[in-house]
Amino acid sequence: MSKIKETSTNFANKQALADECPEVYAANIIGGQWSIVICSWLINGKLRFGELKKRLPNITERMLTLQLRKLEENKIISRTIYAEVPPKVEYELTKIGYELKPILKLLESWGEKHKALDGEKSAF
Amino acid sequence: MSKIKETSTNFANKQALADECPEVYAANIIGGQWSIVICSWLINGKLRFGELKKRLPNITERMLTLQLRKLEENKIISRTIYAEVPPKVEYELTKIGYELKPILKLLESWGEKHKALDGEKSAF
DNA sequence: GACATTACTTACATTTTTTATAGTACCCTA
DNA sequence: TAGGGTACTATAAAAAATGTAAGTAATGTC
Repeated sequence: MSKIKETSTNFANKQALADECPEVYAANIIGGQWSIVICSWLINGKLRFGELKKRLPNITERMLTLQLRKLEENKIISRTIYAEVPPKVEYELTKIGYELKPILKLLESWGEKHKALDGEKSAF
Repeated sequence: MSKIKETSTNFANKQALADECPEVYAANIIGGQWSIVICSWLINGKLRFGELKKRLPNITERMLTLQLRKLEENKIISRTIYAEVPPKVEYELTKIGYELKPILKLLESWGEKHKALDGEKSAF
């Protein structure tokens, strides 16, 4: 996360690929370590920061914040702040965010199928 | 790439998520910088190492090798070596690899739609 | 015998992502 | 006035992914 170095080869490569290849562009957007799980949870409706945190047991607050910010920047989720104390912030998928649903479904069933295929080894 | 450290928190987190979340498991498998483009090319039929390289203009041979190895380990592609000189190696999607097709399609159209939505800013 | 071809490998450097740890602000309650 | 709850931020360090540059093996051609 954090800022990417716009002079790096890596940046240039990502740009180039994303430019000519919408599926790579899409993958860049939803491809953080936690993005997909976050979206999966939000598909069922909005959640508060703390609620998300509870559902993502091992995530650090920093990571959760970073991923949410990235998703927000990319307009996958919206952030609503309630002027209360203690603070309350809700996250919800945007329209285009909700449109990830079929992709998540497919990924899920493909994943299950693949997992069944090679039960013994890990995915990394 | 390279070997992942099995004692790291990162490894544990990935494991845990992949275990309970098939879509994350799937994303881990197809989620390298170049994996998706490679699969996109191979969807149209098998290709040799050098042919892939030509189609992925800025990829280094090292990266291509690494990604192909990872895909092969995960049984997304198969590797056929011809006992010739100079060497000839062909890569082809496996059955489960070909089943990524609908996912790639959806990612592609979602990507296009998203890109149209926010034309001005980059995706990173 | 030098050179080209192909599909790699190796050592090393840099960049990017993820984790760890410790704060902050605000108000309410005890 | 101390402590609790919520949603963060700052800084540093570790880990992972990617890139750079050079080399290898085997054979055929010049």
